[in-house]
Amino acid sequence: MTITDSPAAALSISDVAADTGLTTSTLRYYEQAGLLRGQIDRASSSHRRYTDDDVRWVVFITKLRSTGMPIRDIRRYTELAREGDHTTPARLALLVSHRERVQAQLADMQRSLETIDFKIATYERFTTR
Amino acid sequence: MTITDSPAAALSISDVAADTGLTTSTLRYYEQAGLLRGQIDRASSSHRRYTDDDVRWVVFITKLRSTGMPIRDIRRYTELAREGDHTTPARLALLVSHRERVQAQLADMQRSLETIDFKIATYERFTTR
DNA sequence: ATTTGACTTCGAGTGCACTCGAAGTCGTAC
DNA sequence: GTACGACTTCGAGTGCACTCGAAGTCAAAT
Repeated sequence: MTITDSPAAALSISDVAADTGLTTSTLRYYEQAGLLRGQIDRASSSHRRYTDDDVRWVVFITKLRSTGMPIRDIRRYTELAREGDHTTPARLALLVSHRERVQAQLADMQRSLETIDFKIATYERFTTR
Repeated sequence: MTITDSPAAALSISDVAADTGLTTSTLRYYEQAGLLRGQIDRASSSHRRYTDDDVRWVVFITKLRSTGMPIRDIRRYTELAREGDHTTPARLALLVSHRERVQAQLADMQRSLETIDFKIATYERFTTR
C-alpha cells in the first residue's frame, strides 16, 4: 500500500521504511526516542499505522539528521512542536542556528574537498607522465 | 615552539595539537591506529618530536576526516603511501572514489538544507505576521 | 487447524571515534 | 634534592546512533 490518493493513507511500518529509506528498526527507535510528534495509530490493536502527516514528519526529520542534527536536538524540536503554535519562535531559532552550523560545516567540507582535489591533481600529473 | 624557520621544526605533541586543532589524545590514537606514515621521532628517549612533514600529513588526514573518510580507509591510504611510489594509482583511485562520495553527500546535504530553509521561511511568515 | 509472514516489545549488542585516568618517567627550575 | 610540568603507555570508558535477536501475537491463506 504505497500508492494511494486517500487522505488517510495508513501505511504499515515497512511501507514507511520503503518510502523514507529508514529501516523499521530505526523507525521504532525514533518513535521511542520521542522524535515522532505523538503516538502512532495502531491497527489490529498492535501494528503501527502511519498517516501521511506522520510520514511527512519522518521525512523532515531525516533532513535534519542528514544535515547532522543530533537526536536530542530533534527531540527538543519535536517537543516544541507538540506544545503548539506559541513555540514557533523557539522552533525557528532552533532551525536557524542549525542552519548556521550546517552552512559552516558545508563550507569546511568544501575547503577540505579542495585540498583533496589538489592532491588528486598532483597524483594525476604523476601517473599520466 | 610554534613559529620557526628551521627545516626540521621538531614540534612537541601539544604544539601539533595546537596547530591542527586535534587533541594530544587524538594524535596518539591516530598514530597507534596507523594513520601516521611511519614512526614519529622521539626526544628525551620518550617524547614525540614531529617534523614539518609529519604535521603536513596530519593536516591532510584531518581533511580526509572532515569529509567523512573512516579511520580504516585512511589507514589503508597511509599503508599505500608507505609502500612507495608504485601505489600512486591505488591512492589516486581511493581519493577519487572518496571525492565522489563526498560530492554526493554534499549535494544531499544541500538538498536537505533547502528543505530546512523552506521550513524556516514558513516559520518567518508565521511569526512576522 | 496449522502454517506463514508481518508485525510486536524488550533488552542487549555493535561500530565508530575518540577520551580519560592511572601510574610512571624525565628534564629543568628553584 | 625535590617539586613541577609535560610528557609516556595502557587499558578501560564514553557517547552516539543505530541494529539485532528472542519470544510472542495476530490475521489471512492453505
